[in-house]
Order: sequence, then C-alpha cells, then structure tokens
Amino acid sequence: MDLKISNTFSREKEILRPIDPEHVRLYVCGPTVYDYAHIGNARPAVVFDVLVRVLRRLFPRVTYVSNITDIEDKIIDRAKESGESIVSLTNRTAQIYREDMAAIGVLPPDVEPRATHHVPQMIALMEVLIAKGHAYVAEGHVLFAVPSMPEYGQLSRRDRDEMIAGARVEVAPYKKDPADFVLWKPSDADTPGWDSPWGRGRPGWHIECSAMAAEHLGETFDIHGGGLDLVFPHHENEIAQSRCAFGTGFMARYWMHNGFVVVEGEKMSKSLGNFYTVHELLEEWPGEVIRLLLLSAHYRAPLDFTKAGLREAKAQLDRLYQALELAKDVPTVQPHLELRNQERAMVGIDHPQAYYVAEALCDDLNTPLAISRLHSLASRLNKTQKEDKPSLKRTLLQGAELLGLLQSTPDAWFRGELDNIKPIEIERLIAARANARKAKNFAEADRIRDALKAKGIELEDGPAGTTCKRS
RNA sequence: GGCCCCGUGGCAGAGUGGUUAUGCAGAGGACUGCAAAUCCUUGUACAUCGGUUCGAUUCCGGUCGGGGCCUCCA
Repeated sequence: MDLKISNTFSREKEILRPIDPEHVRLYVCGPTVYDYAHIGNARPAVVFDVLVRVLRRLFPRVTYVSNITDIEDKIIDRAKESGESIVSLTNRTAQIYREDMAAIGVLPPDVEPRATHHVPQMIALMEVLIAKGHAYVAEGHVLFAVPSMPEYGQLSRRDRDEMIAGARVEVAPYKKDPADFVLWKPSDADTPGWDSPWGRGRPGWHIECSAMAAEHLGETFDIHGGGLDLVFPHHENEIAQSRCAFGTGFMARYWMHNGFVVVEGEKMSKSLGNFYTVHELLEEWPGEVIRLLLLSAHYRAPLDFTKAGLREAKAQLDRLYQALELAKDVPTVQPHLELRNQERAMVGIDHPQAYYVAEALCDDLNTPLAISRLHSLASRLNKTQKEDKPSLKRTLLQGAELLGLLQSTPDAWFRGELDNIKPIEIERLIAARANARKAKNFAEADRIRDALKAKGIELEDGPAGTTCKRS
C-alpha cells in the first residue's frame, strides 16, 4: 500500500518514496522547554506519532528524530525571572513534556536530541558556511547571507524583496542584507554561552535543527515535519543552512506541516490566557480522550479544541470500548504478534478488511476517516453473531493501534481508578440489589443504583448479570 | 500590500462530477421491572452568484464571510 502525504514543498499530495526504501528517516521540530506543554505542542507530537506508527507498518526500518530545544532566549528570560537554573528548568520541563506526551499515547522518538548537546556540530556547520561564503561574521554575530543562495524562499514561496517589504522588525545594522538571519549571537557575562571562534555566544534558533538532523539522520533525509508556523522562517532557514553547508539539492524530500489549534473558537494566546496545558487537561480527562480529539480533524486543518469536543471524544471512546467489552470473550490473536507478519503484506492486499483503517491513514493521514472506520467496525462487531467476530475485533484493535487508540482494556477504561469506593463494596451492593430485584423490591434496587451513581458508578443490567462502569 | 488556507445537516467532521460518510446531540421503536448499554428507524447538508457539463456540494471564475504566515510561536 502506498502512503500519500501532502508535501508543503510541492503543494501536492505525493506518494512517499524513501531515499532508502529499507530505511525511512524523519525529523520533527520539538518543543522549546521552559513551561508546561500546551495543547498546541501536543498536536504535532500526536500527528507525527501516528505517521510513525503507519511508517513502521509499511517499511522495514524507521528512524524518528524529534528534538528538544533547551537553549533559547525565552528559556533564559524565564530562568532569570524564577531564579531556577537553566539546567534545572529545562530538565524539569522536558521531563514533564515526556510524561504528558506518554499520557496521550505518544511513543518516544528514536532519538530525542537536545540543542545544548550539539553546540560543536553547530559551530562546525557555521565554519563550513563561512568558508563557502554563505555566512559572515559581524559584531560577534554569525549571519547567514541570504543573497548567497539564489533558491532561498522555495519552501514558503516568497521572494526576498517581499520578505523585506513585509518585515515588521527593524533590520539590525550589522546585517549586510536585510533578509540575513542570525546563526550565532554573542552572550554577555550573565547570559549562558559557549566558546566559539567568534567569541563566547549562543546559537540562533534555526542552526540547531540543521545540526541535529545531520548528526542523527544525515545530510539529506525523507520527511521533515512541524507546525504550519514553522514554514517560514524556521524551515526555510534550515533548508538554506543545510543545503549550503552540504552542497545538496534538498534537505528533506517531503515537508509536512500540521495546522493550528484554536481554543474554544479563539486563537490560543498566552496574553488571553486561553490556552490549555496538557498537564491540566490530564487531571480531568483520560489521555486517550485528548488524543482522539486531536486526531478528530485532518492534521492540516485548524482544530478547535473545546470542552464540548472533549465530552464528545469521551463519548466516542465509551462507544468503542463498549464494543470491545461486549466482545470481551471473543478470541483474537495478539495484534502485536500479527503486526510483524503484516509489515510485508501491506503491499498486495488480499484481505481488504485488514487494511480498512490503514487505508484511510495512507491517504495523507486521514485520521477522521480512520476514526469513522473504527466506529463502523465497532457497529459491525456489535451486530454480528457470526464467525466473523474474531476478525472484526482484530481489525478494530489493529486499526486503533495505528491511531494509538484503544490501548487500554474495557475493564480498565470503564472501571479503573475507582478510588472512592472499594470494588468489594460494589460487589456487595450489586448482590444486595440483585436480591431486592428478585423480591420485586424495585424501590430498594433503584435506591442502591442511585446511591452508586452518586459516587460516579453506573450499573447496567445485562443478560449475563449486572456490570458497573465509572461515569 | 505579498503568499496561503477555509466556508458541509443542531454540533463535530470526512468525502465525492450522478449512489448511506461517521460520531455526538434530538425524535420514534425493540429489549428492560424502570434504566443503561445494544440494535432498528429518522432528519429540506454542502456560503453566494455566474460558467463548463446530460448532470456540480464536488471543476472554473467572481462576490461575501472567516482564518493563517510575512524573521517570538507547534
């Protein structure tokens, strides 16, 4: 099965053809760590996590690199304000980021490089750029000379004159050309810095990704991803740095960008205070609910993240887990064991149902369609009484795994973390209610049911007896 | 000003040149002591105006409306 992805560079949907068909390499710009990750940071993490899950099914080997930016002026400012050391601040918030992403089902990247561990590589890169005439030194800064690269601006499709005309920031006097951007800037005594051929200083924003991508993936690789806002200038500048330093015709073959998250219909902004952190959302909602909501719109479209949306995502997961609960006695082979064998089988489909969900994802990660197919499978699983139950259940679980959903068990989903009442107490009340019902004492039966409901536990009488769920 | 995106039923949100998206919410029914869950049935949907076409929500153009980027930003 071919994987089609929208390539920002060509503005077209293209079939992914890796440089090395045996080994797909991708790089996604990760967070700058100085505070709790907000929901906007979570979207690319989740979207590209799904991409990697799909890639791992399609290709023998995948290397996924996603960085952590741990040197940046916002970090420096935050550390100064709070008095916390930069190392402590970045280690602490990076750890929270990892935990929060894990909670929403994001598998760790293969490599999670940190900018501060790659300063020598950045310096080496700049030395090459200077030697080749693509960068110059001015007043302790190293700047990239944009006019030295005629193709500059291809990704964002803007030419130099437009950029200069539209610039909202005053051009620094030491720039030879107004479009030039900073690779390295000097640090004063109480600002963190590293020794370099140009004095003590620190890297500009863009050079770190060029250095880290080259270090872990090579001079060219397959896919480069990130938020839509990174197209310009960040990715444009990465391309300039990497291509000019290595003398290559491209940096990455495919560029993928996710759309923005808006919150309750308004643009998320720190000044409005209308952003949700993943951390606070996790106090109220299961991670899968947050994940499902993030995947409920196509990744390139804007996503309105709302409390109503969270409620609906929860309802959808309840429905999917309910289907699994109803089919809990249906045997199925271990999806994980099955996956290995299917990696090769993706080409040449002889069993279309098995690829029902994968097929949707292979069309430019159409997660809303994939989710609708999960529902469709759940409906069929609920309905059928025939021998196709095991295969439907397996297809549902495998499809959900590609999306990183249904990773819990119905039991844990509906009955996990009932901390205000002991399971044995619930059992006792269910038994008492069963006796009351037998004696046609429905008033007592309903009293027990209502009492449990008040504690967040809902009882359901089925053919096989009474089951409970947390509400 | 330049570049780019979007406008689908109460809500969310796919997709397609002619045939049911899907889910949530709502209505009716089956089942149930009553519920819940599940199943069945149900709703004038495709901003607007032109054009192309046998036929357009789907292609083209205009209009209106909303949004993003233009060196802080996932």
